[in-house]
Amino acid sequence: MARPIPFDPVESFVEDWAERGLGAELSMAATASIMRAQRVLLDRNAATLRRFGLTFPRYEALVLLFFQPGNAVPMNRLSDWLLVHPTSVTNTVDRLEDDGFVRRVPHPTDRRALVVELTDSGRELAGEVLRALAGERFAIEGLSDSELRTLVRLLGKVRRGAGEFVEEAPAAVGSRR
Amino acid sequence: MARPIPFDPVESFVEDWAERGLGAELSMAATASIMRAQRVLLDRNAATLRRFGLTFPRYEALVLLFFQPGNAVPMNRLSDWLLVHPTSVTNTVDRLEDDGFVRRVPHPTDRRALVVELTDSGRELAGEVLRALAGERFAIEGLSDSELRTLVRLLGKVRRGAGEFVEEAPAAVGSRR
DNA sequence: CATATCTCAGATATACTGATATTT
DNA sequence: CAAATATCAGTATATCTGAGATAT
Repeated sequence: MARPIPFDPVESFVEDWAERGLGAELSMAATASIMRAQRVLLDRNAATLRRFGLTFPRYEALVLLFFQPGNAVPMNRLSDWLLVHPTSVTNTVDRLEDDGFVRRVPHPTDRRALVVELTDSGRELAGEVLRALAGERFAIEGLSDSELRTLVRLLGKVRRGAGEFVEEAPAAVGSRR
Repeated sequence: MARPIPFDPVESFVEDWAERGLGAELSMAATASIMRAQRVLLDRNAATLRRFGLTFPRYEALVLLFFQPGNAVPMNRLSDWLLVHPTSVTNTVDRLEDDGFVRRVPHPTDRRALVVELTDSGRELAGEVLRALAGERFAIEGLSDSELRTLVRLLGKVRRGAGEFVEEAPAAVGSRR
């Protein structure tokens, strides 16, 4: 494991940035914090993913399918929701299919499209990986439940502000498609 | 740009996760939030990085050097601080050096080691990219200053808890080495 | 006919493993 | 001699661009 930095890099960056009067310090601090936190958590959880033979992109695809009703999603939704290029989805799904964790099935109404769905073994794998990561609390330590709730709420605002998702239409209850 | 997801994926995941009673819901929600926020912000800021001919790893290396006293860091510190493999640092620095943004100089006391330092053109580039990103507030929207401060503080706890950094020794004031 | 969906071929970037030369 | 530092060769993965086949 990498040696820790002997000071908080984000704090240090932002002090310097603010001294130069370049503006948007808080946005800069928030972005840097998110980027660094992602990197560290990925690093700390990488060994667990490896034990299951998964890279992070493959893990993300599996998890998205795992939590989807019917464990199935059209290819183009995978691309939109994972924010990766369509050819990357083709590649990722190819490899997951080679390992027997997903399969492509025809789209019920659009003959151009394909739906990716988890196989039994893919569902099992996703569950195992998630349990293993949860057992280590995803390498999150030192925050109270209340702090975690606040963190999740604020990151929700960041994600919504950046256009990751839009609220569900309030009318159609239960329709998530 | 990708079509937005019609619901909040993190909220949806966590509800499902909690129903199954698998534990560590809040850690799972926080981790998923961080991962997704990183992905979206990267996506939203990618066009700006591209305008300057930078990929994200190269941008990260430049920014680290930009905010470092003397704009110089030993190779092995770059590896530790960016959480990437030493051979990846060699590769990244090779390319930045090809473009004239950094140069390798001998370490003053350790003849095995090399120090990477920004060139004038590298310092200029880093400043321009940061100003451009700041002009768009790094794609962060919809949070008050107070919320941003809270977010930064909580992500600082996450990063510290995951071992990204350790506090500066309280004795040696001003010594950041 | 314009658009959407998916795939392929080819190119580039990233990052790992394992090995090596040099220095501490 | 053991450990640290940086690099190289080779490989795997991921991602993009541009083109093309099929369907809407």
